[in-house]
Amino acid sequence: MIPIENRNVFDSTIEEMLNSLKSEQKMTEKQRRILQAAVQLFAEKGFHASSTSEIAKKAEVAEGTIFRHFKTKKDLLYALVAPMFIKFATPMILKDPKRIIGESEKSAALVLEELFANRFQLFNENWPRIKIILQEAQIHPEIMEALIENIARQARILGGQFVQERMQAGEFRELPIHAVTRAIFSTMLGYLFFAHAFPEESDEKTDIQEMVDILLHGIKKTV
Amino acid sequence: MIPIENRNVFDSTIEEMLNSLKSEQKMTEKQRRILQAAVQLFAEKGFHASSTSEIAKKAEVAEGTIFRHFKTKKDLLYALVAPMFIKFATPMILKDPKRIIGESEKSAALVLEELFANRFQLFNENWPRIKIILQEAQIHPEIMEALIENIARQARILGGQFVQERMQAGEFRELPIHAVTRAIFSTMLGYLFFAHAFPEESDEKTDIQEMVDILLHGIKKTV
Amino acid sequence: MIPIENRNVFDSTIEEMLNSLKSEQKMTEKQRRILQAAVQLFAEKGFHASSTSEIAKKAEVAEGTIFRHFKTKKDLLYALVAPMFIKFATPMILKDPKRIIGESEKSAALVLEELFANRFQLFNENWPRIKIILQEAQIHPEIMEALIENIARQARILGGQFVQERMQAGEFRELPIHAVTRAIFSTMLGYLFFAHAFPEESDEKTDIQEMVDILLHGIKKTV
Amino acid sequence: MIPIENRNVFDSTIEEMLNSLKSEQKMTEKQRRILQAAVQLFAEKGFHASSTSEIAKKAEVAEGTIFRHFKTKKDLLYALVAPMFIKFATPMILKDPKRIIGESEKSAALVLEELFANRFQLFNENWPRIKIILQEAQIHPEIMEALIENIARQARILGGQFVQERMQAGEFRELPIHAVTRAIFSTMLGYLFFAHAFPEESDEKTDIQEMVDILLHGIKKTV
DNA sequence: GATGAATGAGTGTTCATTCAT
DNA sequence: GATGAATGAACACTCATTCAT
Repeated sequence: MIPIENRNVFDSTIEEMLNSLKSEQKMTEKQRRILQAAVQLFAEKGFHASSTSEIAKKAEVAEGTIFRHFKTKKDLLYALVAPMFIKFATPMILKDPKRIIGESEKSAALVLEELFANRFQLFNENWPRIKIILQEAQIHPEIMEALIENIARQARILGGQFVQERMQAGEFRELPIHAVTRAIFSTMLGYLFFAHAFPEESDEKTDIQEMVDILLHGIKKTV
Repeated sequence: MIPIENRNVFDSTIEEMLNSLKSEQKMTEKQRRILQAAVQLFAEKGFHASSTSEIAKKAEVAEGTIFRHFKTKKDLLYALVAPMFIKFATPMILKDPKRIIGESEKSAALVLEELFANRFQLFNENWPRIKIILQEAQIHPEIMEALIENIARQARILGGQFVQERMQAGEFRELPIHAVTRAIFSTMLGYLFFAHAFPEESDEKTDIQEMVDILLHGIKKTV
Repeated sequence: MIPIENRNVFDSTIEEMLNSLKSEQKMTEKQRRILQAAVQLFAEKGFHASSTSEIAKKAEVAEGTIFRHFKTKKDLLYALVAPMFIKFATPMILKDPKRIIGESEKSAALVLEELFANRFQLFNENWPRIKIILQEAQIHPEIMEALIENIARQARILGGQFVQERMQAGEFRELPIHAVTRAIFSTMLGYLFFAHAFPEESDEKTDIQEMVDILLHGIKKTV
Repeated sequence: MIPIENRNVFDSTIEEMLNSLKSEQKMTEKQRRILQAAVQLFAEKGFHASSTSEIAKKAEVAEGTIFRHFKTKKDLLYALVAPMFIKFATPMILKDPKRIIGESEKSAALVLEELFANRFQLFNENWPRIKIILQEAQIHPEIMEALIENIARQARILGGQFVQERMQAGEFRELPIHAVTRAIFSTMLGYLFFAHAFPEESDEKTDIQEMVDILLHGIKKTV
């Protein structure tokens, strides 16, 4: 169950998704098999190109069983997508802020390195579902908007707070906050892309150190 | 017609695309109308969700006419996608390097600002087709690979040359070249994302100056 | 249980229906609930358009429970339809004749008024089931035939006896018996239709008097 | 095409039916084959119990062809049903009134015999479609209402006019008009039922004479 | 006896593709 | 070349029926 006080973070589209979501832990064996098969196929071939009969075959259930658990094919998509919104949005709001804003005695370098590592892990662990969300967001404006409003905007606000603090502490140069925030996110985004495009060359730990070095040189006050 | 010496840049998948590509200039009125309708629909709703009958209606031709010009629906997609590979890859190799490498007397700031503005324009002008390519790349690994090999890798090589030059000239700090290159691309990528997610807040010219400022602070030698 | 001597009235199709019929009084609570739900739904939406899951929900039993009591959905229909054949055919044969033929001292007007009122009541009380039977009779010729042979023909014979008696008594004109019988039934049938089509205008008691007036003027000897 | 001045006879439900109705004469060979197959199957087994694949097989077309001509299965039903509303309603309004009201010098007996014969022929010629309409009217209240409003009510008004005229001319007894009208319609309705239930015994011409005899005895003034 | 999850054949409908005109 | 009617395989979804609990 999603704690009540966090639910108002999600607008009605997501709300709807969540209603059709039985907490994934409480799913039956068959439901899990169906979801898992759907994740694989949707990520591989896209939502439209994956037929329910294919999903059924891969999940080793009868086609009708899918519809016993998910009213429509689209509900199956939502059941896949919704938990991601929670996973991504809530821990970022609930746990990382404490580390980032609260533990302000830590150096900016350490904070960013930890943040990057944390977010990258989240991405890697959930890549197939993220892929599905990004695919569908291209096509369904509601999903795109939910993505922007509930994740991107929240993340940006949080980032902005971090930047402002460090700037007030005299640690960062006097720059437009949004420009600095954008630089931080761009670094993360760019890395995800590079790591995916040229996987063989990546060593996450060194990569993060290099990125943070450049980034902080860019935004920190020179002594 | 694509000059022979560039064709070997493309691997067999792209080769195939190109074979089914009558240079877009030599197309008849109807063919152009079909392609244009397809671009709009594919970008808006995705390839699978756009039916040939819809394309025909939007293009104001008979459904059969589509198949007279494009053997299958997939060929229509290829005919849309392939020219993009050329547009994107070739001018980047042929024109911008001259400005970037050749005009090395220009400040790095100017070079990067010009480069960013130039690339952003390319993106904006071709956004619907780029969207289609990115969508399809998620699903067809060959396209993704072609994208990486022919565009991303080429671009990175070029960027690497620029970085190396400036580093040898003592203008940039002694950092791993790929890290610097990555920082440059991340900045561009991140901006494209931000401009799309929060469009109302963007003013391209100032944004570019801010980005280049941070970026160069991050990679330039401090005096 | 249906008394043996009446069972031979019904041909094999009906026989079959009856075999699957546990006398409605000896049914369990659940069986009754299922039957009742089915009557309502079949009458409202037709047999094919009513799903067993709907019936189960309306009856507040599990879907499986339906099939424990009625081997197939069609058996459920038969269990609804069969008792009607008995209800309609038997009391008409057993009770009303005594009044019509036996109490021959009564005026034809009184007899007909009583008969009409009695039959209309039967119709009104059983309308949902009658509707179902008529619907199914359109589709299954066996049911239509059973309807005609066991109800219509029996009723016509009875009506014929009444007409013949009154004719022999000099009360009715010398007309073909079947024509008079038909006139009587037509009057009833027509009323049922009119009362259904224009319900607001009907007052049963006056209507019956008007009808019997016209009918008897048509068939009685003028003094 | 339906003449404009008659279209306002039909309420919006029928209007809708008519819009989806390409005048049956202007249909292609295939459309006619589909409609014909559908009439047979719907009349035989009912709308729900007839599958589109069955219709296609009987019509000897591909299943897809049905949907090229009739957007949904229900449209196919409407295309069958709508022309019946016209056939039944319009000629009764346009042609028979002239004979019934205008030719008032004719005896009531002749008028009724002609009317009965005319309506019975209409029924016999269109029986399968009428059966379909009656079946569907049980289930779809809109059809039932359209039937009552556009056919039953119109017919009753017309009948009422005829009765009133003859009554004013002193030919009919002073009875409630609606009662006389109902007697006339009941006679027709009852005959249709009897002729269907006991077909072997019917000779239409004598039957009509018998019915009109009884009916007129019932409603005419005795001299 | 009662349940309801599971089944898979069957449904109405869509769609890329063909081909006679 | 251009058309659009025709096709039938494939699709998402429904349903009566079964059966382990």
